[in-house]
Amino acid sequence: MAASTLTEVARLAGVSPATASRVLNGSARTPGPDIAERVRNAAESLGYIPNAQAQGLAKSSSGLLGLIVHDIADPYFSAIARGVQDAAREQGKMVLLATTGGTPADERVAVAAFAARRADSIVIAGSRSTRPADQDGNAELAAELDRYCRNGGRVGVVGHPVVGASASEGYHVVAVPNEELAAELARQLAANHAQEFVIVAGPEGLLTSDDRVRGFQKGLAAAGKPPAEVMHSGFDRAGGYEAGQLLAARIKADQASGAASSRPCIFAVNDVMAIGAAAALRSEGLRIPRDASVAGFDDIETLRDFRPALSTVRLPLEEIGRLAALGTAGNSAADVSAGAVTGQVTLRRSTETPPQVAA
Amino acid sequence: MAASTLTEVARLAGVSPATASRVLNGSARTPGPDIAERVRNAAESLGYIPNAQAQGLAKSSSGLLGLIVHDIADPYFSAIARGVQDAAREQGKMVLLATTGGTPADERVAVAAFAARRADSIVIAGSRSTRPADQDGNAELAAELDRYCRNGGRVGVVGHPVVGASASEGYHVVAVPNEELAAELARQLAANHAQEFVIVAGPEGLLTSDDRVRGFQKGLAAAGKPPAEVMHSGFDRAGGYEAGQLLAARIKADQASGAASSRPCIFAVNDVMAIGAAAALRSEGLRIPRDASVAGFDDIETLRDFRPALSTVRLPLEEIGRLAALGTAGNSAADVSAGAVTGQVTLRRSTETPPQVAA
DNA sequence: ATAAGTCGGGAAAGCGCATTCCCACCGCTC
DNA sequence: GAGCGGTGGGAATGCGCTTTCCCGACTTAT
Repeated sequence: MAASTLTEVARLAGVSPATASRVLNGSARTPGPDIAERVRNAAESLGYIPNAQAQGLAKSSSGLLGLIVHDIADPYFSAIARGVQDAAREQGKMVLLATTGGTPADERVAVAAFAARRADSIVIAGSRSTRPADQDGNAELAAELDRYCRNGGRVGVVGHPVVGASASEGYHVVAVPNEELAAELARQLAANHAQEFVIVAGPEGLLTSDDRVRGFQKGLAAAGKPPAEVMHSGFDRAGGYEAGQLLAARIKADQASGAASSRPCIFAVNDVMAIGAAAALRSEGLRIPRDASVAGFDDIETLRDFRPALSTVRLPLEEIGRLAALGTAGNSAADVSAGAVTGQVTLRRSTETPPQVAA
Repeated sequence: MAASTLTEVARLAGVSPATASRVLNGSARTPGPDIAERVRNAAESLGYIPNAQAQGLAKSSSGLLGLIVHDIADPYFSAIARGVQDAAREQGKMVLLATTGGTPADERVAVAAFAARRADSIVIAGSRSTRPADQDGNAELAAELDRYCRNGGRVGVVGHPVVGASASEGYHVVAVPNEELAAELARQLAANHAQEFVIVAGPEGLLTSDDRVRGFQKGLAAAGKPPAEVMHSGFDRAGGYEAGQLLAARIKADQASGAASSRPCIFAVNDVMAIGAAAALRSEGLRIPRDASVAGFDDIETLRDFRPALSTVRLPLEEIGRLAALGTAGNSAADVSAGAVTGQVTLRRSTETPPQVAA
């Protein structure tokens, strides 16, 4: 028993399909009240559900919004996803989800799939990469997106424009002031930390990571500090843990030798990495903030109960998702500027300097 | 400039649309190699992307899988979503996401929307509710789902069957042994805890919460303990926090009066609530496990670095999502049994009994 | 009262594709 | 060499809906 069709409803109501269509969906023309009533009753009794595919085909617009994330289980992305979902609901759209693991090649595939489904717009979250290995992938992704835009699609990007994308019509990027905020974080940390700074970064070439590293170094410089050492690792908890282990060994060695520069201030470029690093230190018997300061970035909600409370930079993730989705709605140039987002350096216990340990 | 169509490709290749269709999508009939080559080249040069809507219309199957969750930003759901997404990808489907906040009425709307999009299958995650207020919503949801199934849709549910759904064809529920696991947790905790037990539960009528409460009480009984007091609250961190505040006040009063039953063992029916409760205790100056034991349920990944490490029941969330999605794939009755899932009681520091505090 | 102007409804033409049916042509057998 | 099944390609139909166009009936102005 297949779902009933508009035609069936029309027949039961004794009207033409055209009329039925007009009353069941908002058309410019509104049939008479009595007819409308009849049609609505017929639809009701048949349990009529319009076929969105057919509707989409007919008016070439699908009511779909494609969302591309690296990993939906990552709290960073799921927070953004919530914002996107919210905005989509407001626009009466449904969201199509694609997770790609962050490789441009997979992202290209996802874009193509969205294009095939005639998604009205696409939101891409997740860091862009400039790694040489991703170069071809980036080019193809950019080409795919450009084509999508040329065909009338609108795309919203979180963070950086897609590498190599020509700034064609329909592009909207929600700028995240990673660099500025990282600099500000560095400045505030520098005020209380005499010891060396270490940056636990993601893979080189990951734009978000690179920006935060650069900003942090600038902030350090502005505060008259020497640049921090940068350790590259995975952009996730495991990466942070790995770096943390290295650091733990070093700290313990320093402590054993009574060297001056123990108790480093560690800046991990995102909260999840920071947690990983902290876990590594702890598993080596070190304590935070006694033996090291740790700061992250993002202010992931689920991690706010972490102890010691993590110093970080609050980013309005959900809002960012909203803006990215909203930016693809209608309008145009004007809202590009409105797409700016602000964060907030948030110092907590993990970077407190114990008075008794002061230099 | 609209996207190019199959017809255009066919014309450029000098063949009929039928032939073009046959080569570009796997048809039973395969055109000659030379022709296929021509068509493929034409498609390539035109940047042809098949219109999935039209394809869906023509073969009435959309390649869509609808996923319904309460809140995608909740780590519990995002973990499940990852599993679903994975399974969907394997099946060559895309996932449509809907978040409903858990109200049956909204879920009904989501199901209808999925039905309109002719999603091949629907996965519903998130606890069912039997609250009186949701009765009507449940009935409507069940009706909507039944209709969807009758029209050939397949639905996978994690946890409990939808309240009131007739077990029609195409239903698949992934059973989660909440009760058994909660009982086991209670047994294990009872072995080390002489003091009173308190259950921080979700709203009454939330099946998942109710099951875990019931199981825990049974486990307690099996261990010869009196039943635990049950506090109802929100099923989220805020709910846990709220209950935690009440408990903190009580514990402090007990401690002040030197009463015997201080240091309760608190079982929160999910990890997020447990974290909330723990945060509340801590904000009142109480320490875990010194002043109280706390256990949760789910073993949320992001929370594993929480200190003190949270005793909980590990649930293979991602696997659950996979199974739910896979269950809607093809096959039928046989895999219903295969849909069983096992969890693992995991005791950690948060429920350790300090020797020196022993009764 | 008649002409011009609405308004409400229906017929029909797509939207882009899959697929059934049909036909021309091939090599084959007897 | 004529009849045969088989094969590869095209014409046409339909999926369910929107939308333009058209037409009859009604209203209003002269």
